[in-house]
Order: sequence, then C-alpha cells, then structure tokens
Amino acid sequence: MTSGHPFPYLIGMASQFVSVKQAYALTVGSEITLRGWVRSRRDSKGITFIELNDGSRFKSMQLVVDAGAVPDETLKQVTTGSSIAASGTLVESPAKGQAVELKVAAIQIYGGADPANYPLQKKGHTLEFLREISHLRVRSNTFGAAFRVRNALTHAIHTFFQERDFIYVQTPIITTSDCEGAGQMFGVTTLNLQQPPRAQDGKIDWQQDFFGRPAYLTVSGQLEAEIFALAFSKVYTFGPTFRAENSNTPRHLAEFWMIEPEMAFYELADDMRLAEEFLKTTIRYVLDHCREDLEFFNQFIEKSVLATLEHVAESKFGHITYTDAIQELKKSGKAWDFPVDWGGDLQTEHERFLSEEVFKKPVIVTDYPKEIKAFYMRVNDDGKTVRAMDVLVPRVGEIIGGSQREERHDVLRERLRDAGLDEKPYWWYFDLRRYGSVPHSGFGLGLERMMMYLTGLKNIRDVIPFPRTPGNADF
RNA sequence: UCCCCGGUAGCUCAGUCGGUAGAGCAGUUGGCUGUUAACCAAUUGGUCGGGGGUUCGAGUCCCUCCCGGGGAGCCA
Repeated sequence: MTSGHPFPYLIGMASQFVSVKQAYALTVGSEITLRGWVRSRRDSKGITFIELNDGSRFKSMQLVVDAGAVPDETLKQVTTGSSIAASGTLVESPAKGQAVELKVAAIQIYGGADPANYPLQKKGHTLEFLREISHLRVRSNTFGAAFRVRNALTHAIHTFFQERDFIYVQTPIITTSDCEGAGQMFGVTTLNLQQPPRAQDGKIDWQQDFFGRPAYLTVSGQLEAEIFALAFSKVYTFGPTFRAENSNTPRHLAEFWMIEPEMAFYELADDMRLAEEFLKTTIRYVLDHCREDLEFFNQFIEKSVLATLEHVAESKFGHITYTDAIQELKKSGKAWDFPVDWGGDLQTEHERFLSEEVFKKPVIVTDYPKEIKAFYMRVNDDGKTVRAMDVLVPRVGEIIGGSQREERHDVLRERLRDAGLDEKPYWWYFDLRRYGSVPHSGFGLGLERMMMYLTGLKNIRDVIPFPRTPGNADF
C-alpha cells in the first residue's frame, strides 16, 4: 500500500534516510533524521539555529535547538562546514524565511570542521577564490546551484534524444586520425619521453608506440557518429572532448563535454528544426526542474537569466542566410571593430547584433561561404556556399554549430583536397559515401557553453566540476 | 601565444611624496528567548606572490619569474 506517500520507497525507513528536499514535502509532525553539512549557525540565549544543507536542493533546512535539547559538548562541535545528523520533528516555522523547520531532539556529529581554518565562510567569496578550492566550492550556493542545473541539463539532453528514438553512441576518446582539423590535439603515448625509440632517420619510431602509430585524444566524435547514423538513422554522442590549444579565455577549456547528434536523411532544414526543438525543450526542462537554482542565478549572477530563458523557450527562432546577414550588418551603419565583408567570418559582435538587435531572439544563420567552413559540409548548387548553420542566441552568441554533410563521394574528395588534407586516413569516411550513401546532417553543442547560458556565469571554469586549462589540472 | 590590469591578515580590500602596516568580514571571548549574511562589546591575527637591484631606509621605485582577472586570436 504505497499510493499517496510522496516517497514510497521510504516507507518503513522514513526516519532513516530523508533528504532535505524530501523533508520539505513531508507533513508537519513527521519524525525524521536529516544528514548534511552545516552552512551556518546562529546563537541566541537559549536557542540555536542551524542551516543544514545536503545538496538535494538549493534551500537548506533550518534546525532549531532549544536549550538543553542537545548536550553542550555536542552543540559546540556544530560549526560551519561540519557534517551532522539531526533527528527531530518537522514543525511549522513561526518566523519568516521558511514554512517548516526541524525541531531537534538529538544531534550526532560525523565530522567536525575547525572554524579557525575552514575556508568557506558564511559571507560571500569571489568565484576566483572558490575556484582554488574546487573540493569545497561545491558546498557553496553558487556551485551547488550550478551543478544541480548541470545534472538536470544532462538528463534533459538524454531524455530529449531518447524520446525521439536516437541511439546514444560512445565514440572513441583515443583516436589515431591526427587530421580532424578542429584544433590542436593532445598526444597519447606510452613511449619513454626521456629516450624515445628512434628510426634510422632519427625521427621517433612510432611503430613501437602502444598503437603502432601516433595517437591523440579526440577533438570531436562527429565523423564516427556519422558511421552510426548510416546504420541507426538517428544517433547522438555525449562525451568529453579535448583541445590542446593554448587559449586562456573565460570561454575555453582543454577538456569539455560535447553533444553531437547526427541524423541520416535529414537535410539542413530538418537539422535546423531539430536544433530549435532541442534548445527549447532542454531549456524548458531546466526551467521546470531547477527553478530555485535559476532564481538564485537571476538574483545574484545575471539579472536577465530567467527572462532570457523564458523568451527563448517560447519564441520562434529567426532565420537568415549568411549573405543576407552581411547585408543587414552593412546597412546597420554601425562602426564595427572587425570589417564586414562577404567571405569573412562573423565575429562575436556581429553575431550578438543579429540576435540581440535585428531579431531580438535566437536566430539561425545558414549557407556560409565554403572557404570558412569545414570540408565535410555539403556544397550548395551555387558552388560558393555550404549548408552550414549556426544558432545564435542573445547574450552569448553562437551556441550551436551544424551542417548538412557532403554525401557525394567526388565532391567530398575535391573539398578534402582543397582543404589540403590527406585522403588516406579518411578511407572509411569515403566508404560511407561509396556504399549506401544518404543525405545526412548533424550539429554540435558545447555543454559548458550552454551551462553558461543557463546560469549566467561568465567564466566557463565555473560550470564544469574540475576545469582543465593551460597550466591547471588540479584535483 | 600577444596586449592591459592585479597579487598586502583566513576572505574582500585601503595604504598619500619612499620613512617601518590598516579597515570590514571570519576566528576567539563575553552578552542577548526566534535568528535568516543575526545583532552588540572586546580581542587575536602580517616573510606585503618569489628572487634580484636602487636607497641611510622599499608594500611603495627598477629588473625578472610565478600566479589570477579582462581583452585578442582559436573555437564549442
């Protein structure tokens, strides 16, 4: 007989393991035990207030300890940062700030935290300082909220694709194609770097390395995803990606997570439709499931977060071709830091102008000059542009990049040659065009970029648990 | 990698013309029957990022290295 109980799996052990989140949903009078970490403690004569947080939701539970309810010896050890279990009765709170609170009958200390040197104070800290203590920053409001949002977002992403019959494919992390062209790669080797084996010509003898040739960490799973798309029709990757570029910016990481759907039989218009639905659906999910966390970001990090997200979730995305976009930028009469000319790449200032001022909503730019896009993008009939699409959103700029892939064997070969790449390692990529080739499309989305968009946090190092950047791989 | 700004108490910062170091917060102690970043009072706390130089004297000026932030390039 489990119906009606808010947490059926807790029946019979309700006082054993109840999270703060669950406790708020229980009825007044429930006898429960909460476990977590003390955020703060306030004393008055005869009464002590403890904020207990276990990460289950943004809000902590206020514990109220009347004089004598708990031995002084125990209460003394309840300090900011300490871990405790508190048993008591859920009661209505007579004061503002919370509907219910826990009237404490007993406290057990798990682990103390010396207040003299516990780094996390009750007051605000800079994000830069917290970044240096990544092992503790997750106990703060900002990072608690950020990683609950990240969890919800990843769940929403999987759900979005699974509900649409996409197959999740784990593309390899180690690759031997050193020419994916998406950026500098990390080498992977078991050779002795002090004294690598040499061939007769004096160069390093890679035949003696683990894979018999140079190997690297992947910079994209797209090419392998295409293999699966041409068998399962609709697939997506969701995994780590590595770039060895020495870029020190608030928008770049050496290790980040990327989502790359790939769909057979999809043309560019279908790709665009999916990208729009993807963004709206996942944003909606986070809005519905992380309200408390988003409200915190809206209040303390970026005042426009909620309005922007609600707007994006409801609006019909705009659409403009690259060629028309260039016209639009030119006739704006604005003084651009970077010149606007057909054939050049759109800069961040251009992208933001299009989404924030021309369309005032997300806009998809399509059909870029082939010279500024990757070799695998399908060439249009005009011979000058390719079926690429970038989704630009207000405040952030590009959030998704995608394209219809070149499915014609000979055209692809020509493009590869023009790009100055060696055909050989792509033999299997060409085979896909030789045997049962079909039109197909896909796009890529950086998880952390989307996290920045959702939270308003301005440094990408604050939306990944343990950021890896040039010179930094702590924790 | 390049350009700009910064590094002073556990945290956030001030420090004048080069003259020997200061605040708020937290910590500690005491007070207060319901607090919400509690409040009130007292109080501890410093190799001024590292190294070198100029000077009678350097937190302050010069050189250099390290670290952090912002911008650029590259991109997701």
